[in-house]
Amino acid sequence: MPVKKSLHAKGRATGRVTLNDVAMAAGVSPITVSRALRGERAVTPELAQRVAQASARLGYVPDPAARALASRRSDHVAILIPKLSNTLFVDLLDAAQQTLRSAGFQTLIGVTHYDAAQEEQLLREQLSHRPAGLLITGLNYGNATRALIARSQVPCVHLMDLPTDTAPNHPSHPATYCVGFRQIDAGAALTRHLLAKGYRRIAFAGAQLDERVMQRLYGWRSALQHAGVYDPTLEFLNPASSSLALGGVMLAQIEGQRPAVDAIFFCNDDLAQGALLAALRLGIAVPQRIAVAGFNDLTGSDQMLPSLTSVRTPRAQIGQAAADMLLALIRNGEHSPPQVDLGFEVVARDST
Amino acid sequence: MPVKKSLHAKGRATGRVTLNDVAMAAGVSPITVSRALRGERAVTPELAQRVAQASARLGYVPDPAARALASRRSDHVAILIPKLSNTLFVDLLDAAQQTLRSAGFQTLIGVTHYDAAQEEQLLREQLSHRPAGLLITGLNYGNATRALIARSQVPCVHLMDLPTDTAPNHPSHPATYCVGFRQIDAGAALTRHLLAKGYRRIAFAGAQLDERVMQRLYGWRSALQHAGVYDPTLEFLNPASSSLALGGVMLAQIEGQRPAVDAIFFCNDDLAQGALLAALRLGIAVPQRIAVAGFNDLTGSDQMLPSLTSVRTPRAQIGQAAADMLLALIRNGEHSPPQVDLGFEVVARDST
DNA sequence: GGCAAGACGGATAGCGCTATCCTAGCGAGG
DNA sequence: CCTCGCTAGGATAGCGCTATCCGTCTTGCC
Repeated sequence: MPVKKSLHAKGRATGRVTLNDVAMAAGVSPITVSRALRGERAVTPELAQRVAQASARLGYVPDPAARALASRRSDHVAILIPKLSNTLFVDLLDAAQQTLRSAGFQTLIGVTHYDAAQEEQLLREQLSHRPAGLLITGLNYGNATRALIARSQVPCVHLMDLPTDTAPNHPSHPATYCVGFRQIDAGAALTRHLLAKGYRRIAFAGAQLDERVMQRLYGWRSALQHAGVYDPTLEFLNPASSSLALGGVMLAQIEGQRPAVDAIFFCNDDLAQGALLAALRLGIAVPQRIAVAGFNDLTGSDQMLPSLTSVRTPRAQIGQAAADMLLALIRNGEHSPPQVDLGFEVVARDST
Repeated sequence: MPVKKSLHAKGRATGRVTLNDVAMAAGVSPITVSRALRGERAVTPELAQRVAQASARLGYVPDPAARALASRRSDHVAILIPKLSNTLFVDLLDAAQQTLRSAGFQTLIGVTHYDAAQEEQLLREQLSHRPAGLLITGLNYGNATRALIARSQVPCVHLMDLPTDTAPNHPSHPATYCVGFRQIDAGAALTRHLLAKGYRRIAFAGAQLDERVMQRLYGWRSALQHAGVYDPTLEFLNPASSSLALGGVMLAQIEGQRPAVDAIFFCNDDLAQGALLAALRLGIAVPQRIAVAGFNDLTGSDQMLPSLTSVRTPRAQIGQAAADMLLALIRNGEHSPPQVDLGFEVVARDST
């Protein structure tokens, strides 16, 4: 008898209800159960129903490990983000995770801490799990990482930014799939808002200095150059992590060193909120004495005093759209367009 | 020849370097490689070294799926948290995830959204992955969830709170492992701080109303009762989610309805920060007109104007300690003590 | 010296599922 | 009428690893 019972006594039987149990209960072969449950190949409706009933009655739950081993792909999707301490990435994670889960995928998180070596190490670990797909923040990372991804053949979607060159993908190379918006354009747009408000000596205050911050910086530069008021000495870049406290420090620093500055573009809302609070403490009038703008429109920016001008970025939508794109890639092997621009919106409030 | 090549052409070979490849390269049997790599059973040092070298040379990476299938336990640890939008839980997740990863475990996240049915559903999905362990926030959840956990036999550690009854565990029942602090004591301690500062009409403003908020409420009650100034009409409970905006709303509400209130204990810093910002906008002097205290000492509370009195809770330590405890449970089947109290600290600042 | 009790390597047999090939049945087309 | 092509169920053979049982070779000890 080829189909053995899993009810037998000895051996390593786990007590789990297996495909075999369902097959016996339904009076069909195991492979038919597999096919019926997955809808993989046509199965006579009558058999399919018998299988469904038996499965439900026995409370069958497929074993992901066995499935992964046999099919060489798992129901895991790996997501790599730089930090969990930044709401931005958590919002991405939250949205992506939710979308993926409802499609039956489990999310494996990897936190790179902005470190290329860690990123590579993490990716290696996660790829050993044969993930069905990969979500990764940003477009620029170590070459080793890039090579790993390409070699692994795992569908991959990049989050948050879009490639700057609009050159079409080589047909020979697989497309770079990404969902986000143009950080550089957003940086320029916010700067133009400041210019439109009449500010001319606009400083840029950046921390962390990851690729996205740099893109915003370039946007700021180009807008100022375009307006003919670019002053390279008004770039204040600090490689430390963003925090409210650092925002306050940078405000004080800029105030002290360059009193003529009339507006500051902080690279994110953490810094900008910290600057607003510091301004309150120090008695610096915002926006009269100096205007403050942030980026990402995080929680609380609308509650600040004065409320903070920022750029609203569709984080949750990006997470969800990226997950949807990845699902399409997993199922169909492609998705078009390969790049989705979800835009951004300058939110003008009282701080400018 | 029992050991087949994985270099052969046809079939389903994945191209992956397998245990067999390492075994052939090292000139030993596959099972010896398995044992040498896992350190599971004694292997002659010389053989072990040959295996290690061959493994390194070929770049062997074990397949978690095969391992899980054969051993009936995976390298996954599931963690259930209520929300990702709350830094509190993200801090737990971050710390736990990091600790688990360095021990070779992957973290599966589940977000329950404070919903018992979702929690049960999630747990069921995650248990089908045969996780090696389980981290879950809180102690009170649906009976179905509790039963699932008990039945699954998966080691489980509870986060954030400790059981109130100090009765010893029944020897017949497995211990309830948990890492956290007594929310009720923390609520009482913060209330006593307010009493010590001379406030007498102390309101409690709570949102979300999960088990931890309720425990803090009970702590507030008992401290006020003890001092003989308990007034049940000063409990303001709102089942909505916490947010800065809601904090402002609740401040205005309490101010309007009960002008005699001289201090408010907000159940968390989100609300309290929102209240401080609203106070600035509305021109309510804090702490002169009304004192404000929060809970959890989240980012920014020390930056507020005035800086916010809060209770510092060891979130990262809880996440890490819980992960360590879980690792011990996975490895040894037990950990003592089963309950770890990491305490808390009232941080008195300018808002009280 | 003999013998029980380890220590250590290996053969065997799956874990629970799916990829792949095979076969029977059946309608269409020449 | 016979082949061709298609459909749908099943048999077979692993996926890559570890649990389990076995056998050999030490080692300790009376």
